[in-house]
Amino acid sequence: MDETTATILYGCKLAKELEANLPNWANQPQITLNKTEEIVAVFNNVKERLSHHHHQQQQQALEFFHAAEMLGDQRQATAAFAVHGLPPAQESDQMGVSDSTRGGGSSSSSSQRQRRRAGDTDTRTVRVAAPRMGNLELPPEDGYTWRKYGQKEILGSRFPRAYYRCTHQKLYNCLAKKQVQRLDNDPYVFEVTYRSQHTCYMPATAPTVPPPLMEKITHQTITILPPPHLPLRPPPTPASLSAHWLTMDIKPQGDQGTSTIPFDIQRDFGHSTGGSLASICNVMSRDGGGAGPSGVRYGREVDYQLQVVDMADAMFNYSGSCSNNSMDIIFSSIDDKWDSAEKKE
DNA sequence: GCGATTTGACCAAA
DNA sequence: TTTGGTCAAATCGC
Repeated sequence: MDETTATILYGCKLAKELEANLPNWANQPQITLNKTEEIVAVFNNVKERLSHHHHQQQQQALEFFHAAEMLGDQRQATAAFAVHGLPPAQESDQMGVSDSTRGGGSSSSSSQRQRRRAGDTDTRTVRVAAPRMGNLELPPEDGYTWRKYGQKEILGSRFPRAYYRCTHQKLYNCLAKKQVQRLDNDPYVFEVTYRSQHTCYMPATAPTVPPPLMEKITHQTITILPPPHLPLRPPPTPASLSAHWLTMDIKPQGDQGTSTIPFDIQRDFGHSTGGSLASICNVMSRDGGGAGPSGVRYGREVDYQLQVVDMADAMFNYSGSCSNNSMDIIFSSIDDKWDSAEKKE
């Protein structure tokens, strides 16, 4: 992949060169055309390399899943998807259902069987990707208001499990509860187990949009993961795409302080390669951006509309991806660049 | 002052 | 007996 990175940087160099010489080549369209074609060829090459690498990682995840499955380790098998991602068809077929009422196939990340209190009948488990920026300790938002009533270290888990009940438990006798736990092998993923239905869904207290889609799903485990290097940014406007993208300098990792490459890969490529609106909305809401109806959760404003879009988009639009590839190295540095650029605005 | 969070203690399922 | 789930007093923050 170092070679891929080098190719990207070379493409950036060519682009910078083109930009610098645009005034000189204004009357020489043939030269401009040649240079443009060269740049396109370089990035097409990068695209092919990356899609090949992506395919390899998906194969690895599939093989890992089968190996774990043969050993009877459902948790490890499931983790394979959290770490590597899989095509949606395989994902839904092979790990979409985790019936918590069976007991043995616990959705818990703990190796212990999940205990259930008497009367626990309606449980749903959802995996939700945490934002890769900001406070990781915050549980994923789902449009309801929850009150934390406990937290416990779970045997075999690196992270404690948090217990929440509906804020309106007393007022409306709402018995809804949820447990939130980060996965051992992927701290960026929360496993959220919901118990009982909300009975507090009334105009006075309810979110301004219907309950999240997951409320309709019972006894199932759903994995909601964003592409690992997706653009955690608002989608670029046509204007922003056409203007200044060449002049934004980035510093390739491992080569700090030397040459700067004038290219915003994430903004111009990331969103067009399967970027998820979900994560965009996720960040927008956490950053306080975006508009629309809001509610209050733990004293903070929550944009329910974005939350629902978030969930729906993650469930139905995301086509699976890989993680931990070397593109992260590239994008992480660009993330910083983008952040600082946004702050200046 | 009120509501939310934290955390040690207790209950109960496996 | 172990350990997940819940309670409730103390604490915190608005």
